[in-house]
Amino acid sequence: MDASPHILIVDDDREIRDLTGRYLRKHGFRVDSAADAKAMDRLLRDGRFDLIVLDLMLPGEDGLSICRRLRASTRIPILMLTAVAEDTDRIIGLEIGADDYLTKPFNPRELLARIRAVLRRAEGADSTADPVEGVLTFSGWRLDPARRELRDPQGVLIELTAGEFGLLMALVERPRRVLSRDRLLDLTKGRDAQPFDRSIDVQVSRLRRKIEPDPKNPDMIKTVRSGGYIFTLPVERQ
Amino acid sequence: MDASPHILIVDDDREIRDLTGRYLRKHGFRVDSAADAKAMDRLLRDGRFDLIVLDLMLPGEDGLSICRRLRASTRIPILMLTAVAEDTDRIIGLEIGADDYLTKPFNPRELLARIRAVLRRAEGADSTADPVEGVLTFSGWRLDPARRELRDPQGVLIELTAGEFGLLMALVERPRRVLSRDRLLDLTKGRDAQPFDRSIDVQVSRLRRKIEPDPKNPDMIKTVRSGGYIFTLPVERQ
DNA sequence: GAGTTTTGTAACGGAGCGTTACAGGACCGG
DNA sequence: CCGGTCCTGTAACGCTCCGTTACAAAACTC
Repeated sequence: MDASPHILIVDDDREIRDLTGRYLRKHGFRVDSAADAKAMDRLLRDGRFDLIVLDLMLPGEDGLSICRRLRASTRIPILMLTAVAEDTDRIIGLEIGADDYLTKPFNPRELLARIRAVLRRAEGADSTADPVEGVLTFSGWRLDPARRELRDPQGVLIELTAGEFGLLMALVERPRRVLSRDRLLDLTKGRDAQPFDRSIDVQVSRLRRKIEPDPKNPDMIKTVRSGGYIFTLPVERQ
Repeated sequence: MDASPHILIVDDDREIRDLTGRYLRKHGFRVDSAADAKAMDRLLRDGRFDLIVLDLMLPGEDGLSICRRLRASTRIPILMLTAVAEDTDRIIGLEIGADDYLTKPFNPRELLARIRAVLRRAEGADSTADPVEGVLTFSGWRLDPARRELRDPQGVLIELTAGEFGLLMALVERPRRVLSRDRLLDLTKGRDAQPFDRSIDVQVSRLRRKIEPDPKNPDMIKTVRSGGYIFTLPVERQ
């Protein structure tokens, strides 16, 4: 569900990691950061990233070497940062395969712009959000993510609020699996549960009222006691 | 079919136009130049260009606005020129789609190098030389970026203000995905949201009033609560 | 069946949103 | 430079949505 591009910042300056990270997150990116090559390698093993922002000057293995090494094994876009505006650095960086280059100190807006430009170039289309995939159907119902519409088997439009729609999407995209309240919160709101958080329960209740023939005896969205909720119908994607 | 790349220089400084033009011609480019937006538009209508060198500071419509406007209708590479004294924030030219920028005064050799670099990059992305990208259509509507016109399915011209047109372009170029207010602000104005910024909401409202059959129940531009807006119809490019 | 845990849902209130009104700014013709 | 017109950002009001709370019902334990 979360299709926002994932950026990895590699810089030994903590302030840059924090400030830049916050700025990019504010603009819809997911961000992780590493202070050196080792930490970077660890993150790369675990996660998938769409772009790496790489400082040239690093303790231990330096940015150029990292860049060369990354290029040997992957095509993941790299945006180099350097403290000095030296043409030679830039040329070397670009020759080694960096996709763009920015000198410190930089304007965060410019970094954002260049990241978007590189991603655009890398994928042809701006991937800041992949277009939603096709319609989902289950026993006659049609759930259309693009139009954000739900229609019952008679083709009647069922009005759902954004929250209800998001919850239903989360369930229908993972049918016949128990989803914990925690997971559902993460999928729908991208946040963790607070103590005594009942918001998912309440949303499920509201959703059932709109889509279940008999909300007291739910058929599509069943409760799994101390487990969560499960969408029981088989789902087809078109 | 002349193979040498065709450059358009847009700068109000005659000396820059002449000297730079001569220099680029000497190095195998075809060059035309314009002193302002109007002259530029005239040239773009007649000829095909492979790249535009665009001064930021212009009489009348400024470079930033021109850049945004061009990007709304074409992918032709743009290299921005900025005076050194100018506010660094204005570098956001990149954000609205310039491919590179250069600060004045510049070394013609560097301009040449950057032009070549941008053209090299652009070559992969096919029809960049086409000054005008096609019309966008969705369920009978025609949105023409070149003429900056919107026509409804009956062919009736719908008058849109610049802001409304820009917003609609931003949405229609990225159909079927949720765009945050922040992103829409970036795309249309190239600026960050201020706290309590409601300008996108108001513009959406004004746009809906003009294009939605029932603005109270919008069909094309839907709201995603605490998410942003989504253009729901499939879009075709011609 | 009593006690405990878990879930359903009504109700309240804060937050998000649509819309209007208004004012400052850009543009234009004189 | 002035006055008018159009455009657009801000403020304000009212509506809807949804998180929280509270309590009742259901499920489970012993």
